Amino acid sequence: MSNTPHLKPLRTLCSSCSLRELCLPVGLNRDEVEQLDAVIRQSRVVKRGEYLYRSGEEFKSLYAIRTGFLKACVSSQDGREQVTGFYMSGDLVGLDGISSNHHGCDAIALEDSEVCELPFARLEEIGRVIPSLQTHFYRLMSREIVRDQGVMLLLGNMKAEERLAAFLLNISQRLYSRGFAANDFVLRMTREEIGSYLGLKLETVSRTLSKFQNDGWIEVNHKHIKLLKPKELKELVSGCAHQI
Amino acid sequence: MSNTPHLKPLRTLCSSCSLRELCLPVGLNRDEVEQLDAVIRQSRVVKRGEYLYRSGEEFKSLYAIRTGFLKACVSSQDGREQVTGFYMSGDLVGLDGISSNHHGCDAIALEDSEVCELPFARLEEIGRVIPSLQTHFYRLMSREIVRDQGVMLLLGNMKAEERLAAFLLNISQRLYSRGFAANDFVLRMTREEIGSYLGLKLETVSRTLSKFQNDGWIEVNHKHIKLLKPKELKELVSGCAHQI
DNA sequence: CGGGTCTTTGAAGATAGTCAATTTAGGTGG
DNA sequence: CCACCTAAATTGACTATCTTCAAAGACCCG
Repeated sequence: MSNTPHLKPLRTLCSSCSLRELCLPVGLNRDEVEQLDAVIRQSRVVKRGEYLYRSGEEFKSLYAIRTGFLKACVSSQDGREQVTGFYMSGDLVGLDGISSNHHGCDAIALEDSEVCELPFARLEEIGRVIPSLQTHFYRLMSREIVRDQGVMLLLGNMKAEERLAAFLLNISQRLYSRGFAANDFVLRMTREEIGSYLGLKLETVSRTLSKFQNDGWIEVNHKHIKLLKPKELKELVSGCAHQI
Repeated sequence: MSNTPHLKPLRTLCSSCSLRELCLPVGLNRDEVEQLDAVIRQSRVVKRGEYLYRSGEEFKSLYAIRTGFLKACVSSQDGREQVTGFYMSGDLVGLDGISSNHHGCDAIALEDSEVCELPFARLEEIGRVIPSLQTHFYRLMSREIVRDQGVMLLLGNMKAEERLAAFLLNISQRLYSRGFAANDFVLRMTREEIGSYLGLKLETVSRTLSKFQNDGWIEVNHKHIKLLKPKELKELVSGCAHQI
């Protein structure tokens, strides 16, 4: 789509990235961000449907998402698939690969995406030199653990309607914090992928969305969702200690 | 129970700890373990039913479990409780607190336990000095993420029997790797706590255990469990990519 | 514009949850 | 050390929720 030809592949820099306040550079000063710039190997484009990495592949790098939307999923031998997360700009993916030096899940683009490759070994090195980066990185890993615990609460305790309400609010809040409209957005994933993430069948997801629409809480136009009564959705999930 | 009076509280050292090969010191040389020893503030006893920490409390330390058994759980405002994990000797708890400087869940002893307190700030410091400790620590955090993903797969995709089989095998394997019998053990948690962890009601847990017993796969005597046909249990959960 | 994917909706069926009654175990205190 | 008492576990009957199976309709990309 771009009309701007360029001779070299575009070099992406944290220091000039609009995601500075969301992504890894949070809390770093100018010098530190420049050191971080030196770590980024390159930015990489992943087309819709393509794998960023596959389960079992050797783990070398984390990826910071610049633009686009990805899902992570673990697949079982007999074909069952569990979506473990959806990731958007500013999110960091691949943290599960550190433990065994092999990726533990697949990462698949749900729309054309661009990611920054961060070789983990280099990240470790500069973490030792920039304590604030290291601290921030520990926090990011811990945040992933907290997020997963929230999903466990959702999967273990909540009914279909509560799960879907929590899901919609979570997407809404994340888009909002990235400067998009909170109550009017387009889902990038299928009903089946939502269902997999929420531990529901796609028919249940569809039915529940229809019910919310009939109640006047949301407006559904295929993947285009409008939250008409976010407050009611929040009340539905309230009682759950953590949002996902 | 101890007949050995001592004037000072017992100082516990990694270098003389029988859990060296399971716990944080994995892969460290003698010098490095001694540096780690200097970090441990003290060992602390948590009686059955007591809290090691509570959700919302300020996060200062991680805890390595020396002896005993704990559960971690997130509680919701309306009283719903989700057990997010069971922890035994050599396990590290509290990782979820790093992200916000506040503990995100409760940690409660299911039997009298002894833990080593590891002030996180000091752990960060020596991580910068001992790269292998830092790498190992990243791995531990990542392992927690992988574990949580396994639980998500379990909660999202598996039926009651599969969940319980996976649970029994997980406990079995973890006890085995600590030198205990794999097929003959005592559960430290109630049916309700198992159910909370697995996203099932306690009655379902009880019924499913009874069914396994009727099938001759296990022998149940209250909390005492014998696995008679672990192979059949494994076949039941096979197809799931990751054990929890 | 057309084929395949995605979605919606209905009806029937299965799994797990709820409610309830009984039994058992294990800790506490005398 | 024993007896009591409370908490935990088992089991049954019924119900709710979600899944499964099925068919039809809508969209979107090439």
